[in-house]
Amino acid sequence: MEANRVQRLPTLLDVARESQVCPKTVSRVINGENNVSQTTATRVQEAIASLGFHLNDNARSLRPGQRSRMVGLVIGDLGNPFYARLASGVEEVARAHGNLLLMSSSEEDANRERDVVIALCRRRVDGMMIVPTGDDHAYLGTSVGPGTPLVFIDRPVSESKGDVVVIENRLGACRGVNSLIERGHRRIAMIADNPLMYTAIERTAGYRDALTDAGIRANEDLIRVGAHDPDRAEEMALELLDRPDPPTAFFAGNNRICIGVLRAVTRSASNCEILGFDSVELIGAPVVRLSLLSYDAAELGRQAAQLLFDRLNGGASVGSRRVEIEPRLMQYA
Amino acid sequence: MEANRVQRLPTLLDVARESQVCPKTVSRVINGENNVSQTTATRVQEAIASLGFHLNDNARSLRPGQRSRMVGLVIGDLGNPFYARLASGVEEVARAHGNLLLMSSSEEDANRERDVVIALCRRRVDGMMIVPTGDDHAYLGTSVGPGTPLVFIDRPVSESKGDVVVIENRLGACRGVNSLIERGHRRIAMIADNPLMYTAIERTAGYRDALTDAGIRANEDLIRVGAHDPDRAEEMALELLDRPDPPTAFFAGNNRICIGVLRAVTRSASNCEILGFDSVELIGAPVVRLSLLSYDAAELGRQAAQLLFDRLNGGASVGSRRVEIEPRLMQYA
DNA sequence: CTGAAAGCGCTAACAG
DNA sequence: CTGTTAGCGCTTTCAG
Repeated sequence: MEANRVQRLPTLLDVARESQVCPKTVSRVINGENNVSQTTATRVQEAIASLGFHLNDNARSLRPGQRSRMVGLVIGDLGNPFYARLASGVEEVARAHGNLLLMSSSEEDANRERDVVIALCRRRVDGMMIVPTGDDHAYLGTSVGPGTPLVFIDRPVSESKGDVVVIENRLGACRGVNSLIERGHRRIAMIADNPLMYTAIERTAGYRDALTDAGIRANEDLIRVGAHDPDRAEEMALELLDRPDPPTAFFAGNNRICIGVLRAVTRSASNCEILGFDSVELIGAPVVRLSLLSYDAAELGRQAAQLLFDRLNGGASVGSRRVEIEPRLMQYA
Repeated sequence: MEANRVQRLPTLLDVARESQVCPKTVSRVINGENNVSQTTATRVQEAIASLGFHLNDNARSLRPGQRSRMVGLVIGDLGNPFYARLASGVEEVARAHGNLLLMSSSEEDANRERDVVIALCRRRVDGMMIVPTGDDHAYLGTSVGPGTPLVFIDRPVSESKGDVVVIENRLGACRGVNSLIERGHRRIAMIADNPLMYTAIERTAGYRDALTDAGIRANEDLIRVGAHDPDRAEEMALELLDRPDPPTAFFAGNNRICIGVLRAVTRSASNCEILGFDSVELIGAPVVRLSLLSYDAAELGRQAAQLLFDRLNGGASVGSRRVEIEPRLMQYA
């Protein structure tokens, strides 16, 4: 008569039958409501244990007003250490709040991002953290429910309301380049990523700020954009080093670019100084003069998750908040 | 009269009302069943768009026989590059199968692992991949439903049935140590992690195999266990180097240990050769003679997810399967 | 302190 | 091709 019990997981009703009480009483015991007598509570607990019962959280969160206790995270790609550390920070805070993390990668593809966001909506996550890709985020307005808080990480999104956690790119870059200038550099090259990327734009602006502050006119020939990967960055750096009056220092716009520039400077046996912008700490001393605008990607994640849970637990009344994380300038050689 | 529509997300019933059809027809349209006329389908689509409706997957998966299209992953800690790469491989395959990844870290704590596994069960994940911690996994038998496939990664679990993906630790270690022997080494030290860890046990066994095969008697003084972190590994290596007859080569049992040994050998200006066991590829040439038993942690993740989806999609009839990933021996200097 | 009944959003089974 | 009915597992009224 119970032939299919093997496949079907025990339900709250099964527990109720087993312990001779009504379903609601079982529910009360599970949720620690105190209006249950000690004797019945014990009996229910025993039934739960003997049946190996676990509440079905999907069913529970069907009721209006119930949270799913899942938060969503959309990043570029877990294989990239930057995103991995970011996710690690998010996960740490989510865990501390008793939430599970529902995650997927956008692969830096705007369409994939949209699909993933919708999949998360369908799962009714309580909130979402997104490292946005592409420039059109209007879909968020129509796709994401108004009660679902959003936090954007590393890049702000203008079309949609949500909190934002970013690096202090412009000021950081300015300080770093300024320190190069203070050490006597005048011909400072900059190699940046995709010119449409928020971080690239801001860091380039900071570079220009520093030059302007020092009364140096920016030499457009020394600014190269579109370095997607280390190889391209290396080429660009070598090209600049081959010119009649090469730069005496490089500002590398991100970690991949920094690797390419390091290779170029090493290979050409130039004694150029390098300034990088990076989320990781190097191991050991490099062979060339190197300083780094260094920040912790995990901290980006932690702050983002913190903003999210603030909103979930506290008041949703406050307007959009923005956290900026200041990179530290570290001298390596 | 619709004052609370702002907060409540539109439901399938709302769409049905809006488009003047019955709920089931909306369901048909959404799920791409073909027995709907073009005209009604269009009308429904429009209603869906205008209401900004998204299916509630939690409600959907309540029906028996429906999967949740979520798979669970329990790892040690996303901040560790090994686990991050592993997770990246899992996520890649999960995504290809249209599944979301529900993830949490155990922090290598057996109690936390148990809590996380139960949380995933409550979410009714279709299957789970676990990097197991601790030695008692009996709880899996009673906590996880019989229909939920399990895959264990990096370390097998005897108490519970499930597929397994591991590195070919023993044979790999044997080959690596053998290559040291072929290059003339006789006094080869081994520094290993926690002596209860599966990988440490296997790799140490492989080390002994190689010595035995070559007719060398293992010198127990040259075997050190319990190196949890680079610092401890460095200490142990320095201690060995300070002895009257120091080793001529080190076998470092994992990546953290390898870092410590590298530091020790570099600091003591010894010309010891090092063999490491590692999941990452080094950048640039190291200063000491180094070879690596190298493997891709992402591949562990991919294989694990593949085994899981095989079971979810195909037959569950086959017995436990075991995949072993062979490390490649790479010579660096 | 405990129970009964209704319903959350969706889909399977069965009509029409 | 479309609609009706019932029920997935849980919790929230509201009664006892």
